[in-house]
Amino acid sequence: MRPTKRDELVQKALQAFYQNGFHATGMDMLVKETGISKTSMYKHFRTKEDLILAVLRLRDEHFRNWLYRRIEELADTPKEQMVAMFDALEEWFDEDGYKGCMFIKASSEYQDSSHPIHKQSADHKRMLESHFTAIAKEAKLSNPDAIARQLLLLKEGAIVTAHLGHTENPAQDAKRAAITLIEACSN
Amino acid sequence: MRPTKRDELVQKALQAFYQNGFHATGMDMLVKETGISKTSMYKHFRTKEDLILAVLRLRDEHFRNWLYRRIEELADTPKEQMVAMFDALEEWFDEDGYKGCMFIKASSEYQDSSHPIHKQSADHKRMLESHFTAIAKEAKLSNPDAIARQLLLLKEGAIVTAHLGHTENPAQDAKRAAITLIEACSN
DNA sequence: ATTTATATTTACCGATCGGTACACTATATA
DNA sequence: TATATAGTGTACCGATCGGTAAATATAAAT
Repeated sequence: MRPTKRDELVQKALQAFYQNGFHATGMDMLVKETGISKTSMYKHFRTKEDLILAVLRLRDEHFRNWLYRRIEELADTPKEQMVAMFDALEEWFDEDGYKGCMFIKASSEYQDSSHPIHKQSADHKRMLESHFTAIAKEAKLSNPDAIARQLLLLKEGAIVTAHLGHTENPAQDAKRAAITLIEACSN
Repeated sequence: MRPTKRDELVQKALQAFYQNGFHATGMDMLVKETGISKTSMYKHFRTKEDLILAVLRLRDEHFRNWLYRRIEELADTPKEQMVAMFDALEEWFDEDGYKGCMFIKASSEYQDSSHPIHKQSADHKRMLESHFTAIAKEAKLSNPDAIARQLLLLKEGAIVTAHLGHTENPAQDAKRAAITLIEACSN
């Protein structure tokens, strides 16, 4: 299957939602920015919500692929890879147009935990957690679940702090904290 | 000056914005939920944005007052107080209707860093930072600025994680990490 | 008693919201 | 060549968006 207009729509909608927010981005704005007619959009997605869910699916795929690969490029051993996550994050924060985490944003606009958009955002975080728990196990750290959760707290904190922009280099702060935490459960 | 309708409006608007989000809460909904006429609202605030800024000012005052006081109630020494922050956070997360941090939400919906709402949200975080830096200095920790920033990363991470709801007890995870980090810069 | 500030109700504005109806066109495959 | 698939433009729907006009009521302060 070659790239369809549908894929193009989802990709461009991702940009628009990421830069402007979900409620603030209307379907008419999407028509303007994508050049795709509203009729076509509604042939592919029954509602705006369905489109957002597809956007989040794409974002999840792209982000996790990027992060997992980048970490492997930056470090060899599992223990070093957990630290390298924060170098990868710093690269992301430094990108033009960085506007925080799409899933945190989504859960900020669709707050009810029973809302499909909220649920799907939580799923994304869960997948990150299990991935880093696995790495922590490879690294033979004591209490791999706990250290993975702690590092991910630092990650989420760095993401929102980088977006708020009130400290200089949250990725490096998080990295130093991560090193201390990993040290503390290494034997 | 006694409590005016204006104060009542700001307080009820805070609830509505916190529970439903900023874009998702229209001025007409505010009329319904507060019983205050739209004309009165626009006598007090020129625009919705002005109202939001007033709401954020109130929220900043309430939240900081609550957190600072609660921490002092929970612990005596500066070092213990820094850890106690996470017990205070856990109480907050367990409240009915907990929906994350109002300022993270605000910056998620008004993403441009030059936007007044975004700026004011960053100011809130800055004030927290200087407060906890001062406590870290009192505690005679080496590198008090760094440890304060690290603990606040854990705090922000716990806040969004508690809202996403994908882990069991992020406040306790953050607390354990905080203890390790504080230990590491105590001599 | 009169002013002033604060509040009210009702109705309205143009713009935009998410979503649809309808008629039409290009393309690829069977 | 027939037929489905994917796409188009335009016009429209009722509802809601943020915000305003005008006329009026209330009550405390001068």
